[in-house]
Amino acid sequence: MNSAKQTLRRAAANKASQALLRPETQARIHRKTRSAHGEERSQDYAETIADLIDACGEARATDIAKRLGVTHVTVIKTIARLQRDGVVTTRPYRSIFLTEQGRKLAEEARRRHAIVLEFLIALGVKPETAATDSEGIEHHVSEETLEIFQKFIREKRTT
Amino acid sequence: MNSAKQTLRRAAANKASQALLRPETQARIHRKTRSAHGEERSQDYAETIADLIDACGEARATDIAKRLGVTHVTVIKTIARLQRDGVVTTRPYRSIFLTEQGRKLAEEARRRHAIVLEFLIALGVKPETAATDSEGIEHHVSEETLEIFQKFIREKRTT
DNA sequence: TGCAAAATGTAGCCTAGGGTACATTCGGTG
DNA sequence: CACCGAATGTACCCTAGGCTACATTTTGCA
Repeated sequence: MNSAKQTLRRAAANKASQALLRPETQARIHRKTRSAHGEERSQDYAETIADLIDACGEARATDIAKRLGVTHVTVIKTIARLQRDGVVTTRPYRSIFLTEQGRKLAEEARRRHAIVLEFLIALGVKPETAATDSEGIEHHVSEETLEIFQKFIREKRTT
Repeated sequence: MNSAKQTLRRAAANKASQALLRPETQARIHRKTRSAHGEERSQDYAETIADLIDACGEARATDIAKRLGVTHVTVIKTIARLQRDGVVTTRPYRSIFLTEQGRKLAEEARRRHAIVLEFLIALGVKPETAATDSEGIEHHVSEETLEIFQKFIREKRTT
């Protein structure tokens, strides 16, 4: 690249800087999105475990595996990580329990999930589609947006 | 676990089966959500590369790194994967170009991103929050939901 | 009660995606 | 035109989260 090309590039960058977000801003957003990923599995597991305990009285690795669509080996390894992180407790060949922290995580996940699902349905999305979409969306919605979703649901109800 | 306990568990499972999704259904949803993850990076990179080319005339690893909030090493490795997958082309010590497939990916990503962002703002979410939320959400919204988002935006405009 | 099936666990492999430390190449300027 | 700083690339390490194959333990039922 020669000097003229370099200068051109810089000029273009300056001209376009209004349209594009500042690099640092965009970097912050992406970092936030990435960090949300790490918590997704924990929340999904906590939610699934809570559901199984409510429905079956206990949460077994096999049942979790069936519900999440992975093998039992993946579940066992993830459960080990969750135990390390204080989300669940378990003993060899025994079923899985949520810690207090895990129960909070599950409650929070359920709450977010329910709001997003209900919002999408209230908006007119088919329940089956809403079920799929809400699963992916729930982990990326801020508290502010969640409140606006709730407001929308309430207004729709009274209509 | 004894027989009675097992029977109880099964009974509970049967009773609760109306409330909970069928395991296979939930598994399908989770598999879909997981597979969306794999495509997230490709779309984010394609979108960022397209933005940089439009703004600066070229996309360099350093600039991508700055925008995504990762080190240049991560970018270089990801670019290698994207080249393998036919999304970008690049030569040693040269900047990065989108293939036809990459351009389509970028266009699609921009389109989804713009719709989700505009939708959230139309709904009343603060632009800064909407910017963060839309980054996470865009990859998990079905075409059906996207269309409903667009309809909402149009209706809001005419009001 | 003992045995077979189901559940759980272990070993080892893979990819993606993040990092640091260091090597190499490029490019603009003195 | 040589040199220095910036950009790019390489080597190696880590975690998460998938998998298969095989080992071990539990559990229900004949």
